[in-house]
Amino acid sequence: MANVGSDKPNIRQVATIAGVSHMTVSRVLNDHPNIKPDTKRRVLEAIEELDYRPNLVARALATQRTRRIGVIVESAVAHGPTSILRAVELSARATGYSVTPIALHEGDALSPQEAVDHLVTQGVDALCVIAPRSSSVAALRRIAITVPMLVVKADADPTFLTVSIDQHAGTTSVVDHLVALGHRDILHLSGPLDWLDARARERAFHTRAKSWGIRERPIVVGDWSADFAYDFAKGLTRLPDYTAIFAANDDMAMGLIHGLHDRGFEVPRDLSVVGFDDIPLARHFIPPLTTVRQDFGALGVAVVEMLRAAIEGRDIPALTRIPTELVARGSSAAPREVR
Amino acid sequence: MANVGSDKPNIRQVATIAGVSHMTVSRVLNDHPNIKPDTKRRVLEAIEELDYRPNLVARALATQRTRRIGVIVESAVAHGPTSILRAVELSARATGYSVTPIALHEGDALSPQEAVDHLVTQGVDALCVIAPRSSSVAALRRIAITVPMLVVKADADPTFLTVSIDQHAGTTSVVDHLVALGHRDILHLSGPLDWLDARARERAFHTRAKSWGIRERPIVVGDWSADFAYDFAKGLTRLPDYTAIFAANDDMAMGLIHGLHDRGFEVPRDLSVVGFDDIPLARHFIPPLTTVRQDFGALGVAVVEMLRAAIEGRDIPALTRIPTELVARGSSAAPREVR
DNA sequence: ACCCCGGTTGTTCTCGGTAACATTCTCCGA
DNA sequence: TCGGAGAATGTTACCGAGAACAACCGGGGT
Repeated sequence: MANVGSDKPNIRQVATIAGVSHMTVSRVLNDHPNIKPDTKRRVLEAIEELDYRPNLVARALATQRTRRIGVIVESAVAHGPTSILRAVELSARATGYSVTPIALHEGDALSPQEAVDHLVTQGVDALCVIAPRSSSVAALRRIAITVPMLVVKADADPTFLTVSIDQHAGTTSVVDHLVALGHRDILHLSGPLDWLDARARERAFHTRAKSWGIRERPIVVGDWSADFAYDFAKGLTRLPDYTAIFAANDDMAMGLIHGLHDRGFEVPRDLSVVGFDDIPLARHFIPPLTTVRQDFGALGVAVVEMLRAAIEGRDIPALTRIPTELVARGSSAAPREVR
Repeated sequence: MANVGSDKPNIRQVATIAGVSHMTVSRVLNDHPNIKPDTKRRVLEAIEELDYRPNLVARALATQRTRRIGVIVESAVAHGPTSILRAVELSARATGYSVTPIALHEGDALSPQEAVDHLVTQGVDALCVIAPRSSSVAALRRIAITVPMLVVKADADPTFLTVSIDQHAGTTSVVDHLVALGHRDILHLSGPLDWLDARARERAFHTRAKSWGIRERPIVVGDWSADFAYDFAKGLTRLPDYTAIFAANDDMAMGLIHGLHDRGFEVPRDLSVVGFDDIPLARHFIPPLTTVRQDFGALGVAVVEMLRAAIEGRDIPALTRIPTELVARGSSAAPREVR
């Protein structure tokens, strides 16, 4: 613990103090077998004495591994992507990896190609893409990439590793919930269909609605924003035929509730509203929002596990599908006809 | 653009193709003066031909500079810290830096000391701490650190570089707004006073309230969460003497509105509520929330600028104070006595 | 013609680790 | 007692860049 004033110690200084060669120190650091316990002890003492930390940059140069994962986040403002990024960071750190995020801002000049280039130039060992648009995925598909790439998306993909939130199950649970309450005519307010998550929720919605035999009704395509949903709800000329709206995220659900309120309709008396995400504020909407909770922590773990397997050449675990959970709150109730 | 099948090219391969030494290539890469235009052209052509990218890890080892900034984020769930992180990442990237974030989860075993250790071991050139608690700052103050460290906090600090959101001006504008509406008795629902931002807002609130000569009233200390504010509001036994509540963030403001609603009080008729942050959903609270907007983009730019100056040994710009803007919406109105 | 000087380019070393191969011990069986 | 296998450790090369210094080049002054 001394080493005041001197520069950062390196492996050879440690070796000198321990009276061994620097390779022996390296072996101790990397837990190689066949080190005499006594030698190992002396090395560890020298490390302690100098408060030595291995230089990860030098190690990265020698091993050609940075132990860093590049994460491309689209729409870094949204709750989901942000939570996923944090979960990935946490889980990466727990296994000795670190994370370099890069945000693809909407309307920004940065293309997926450039983002990948940037991160590969940084030397990341693997890439993780969160919440992408299908156009981005198409662009990524065309890039000849030298590192493992994982996309967090609903469906498996032959080109990439994938981990997915079970959008299908989540959406199904929403439809089932509404049908159980007595709804037979439901509007889906989707996200932009260019987004894979929006598309997955929309497809699952149709599938489940059809299997219940309820009215086929065109969806409304939103842009994830509360503003859009507000304008839509505010613009309703009369109480619609449908009795419930399933919004593809909580922001839009919030905008709906607000717009319906301003239009003079009350949720859930006149219309039920359900969201997707379970943002922390969902409980405190007026009324509290029925929504779907996703286990981002589990997702982060799965992402890192799969990427590590790919990086380290181990067997790659099968596609992981993260479960969801319906959280029923006050914004959904029996439809007006039924009561 | 050939180079199919071969490994990543290095600087010497470029040199060979260009018919020069690797140092000449290095000089071209780093824009050294005194390179013959013709030589430079040949080198650039070779770079193009091989699609060569410098290996940043090797460069970092040679220069002892990683061009990476470590960012420690407390409370990575909140809107503010998340936005700041993204702004810092964006601004860093624009100047050739990248970012390694690390989240200090509440109740997590990770101490500020360990976070710093982790990042320093990663080899970052500088550290940025976002939204810290005073206990964390105290801990950081005790750490002998070898890289520049910047803390995003309200007040200048002799130990660290600082960039700050002008909490004082923001809070003042809230008080002025409420006073202008006619309020003379305002409750402040603060964040945990261990948090510097909470403390700054609380102090500014008291100062401004006193300068207006309005009633001195004990504040209520919350925990940033909507849940806490909800419980507080729900637990009111009668309409209180104060006519407005200034919540230290939008989440708590939302919880207040919800709790007051469930308690049978209406905002802003019975009570005005003002928040702080201007989260995207603030517009869509019922009623829409009066709050304070902060320019996170400018903050990110200032952070990176200051850290680069410190890293590269340039003059360090003076303390930057990022302005705020009051956004008046429906949750604040004239008090009941006045109308 | 010689020297000097600055512009230009090359050689060698270094950064701090790991990989590959070499060497020295040690213990055991022939 | 010696050989040999495997354990333990050392030596050297290498990862891919930049820094420091050396060398070469051509033109102007004397």
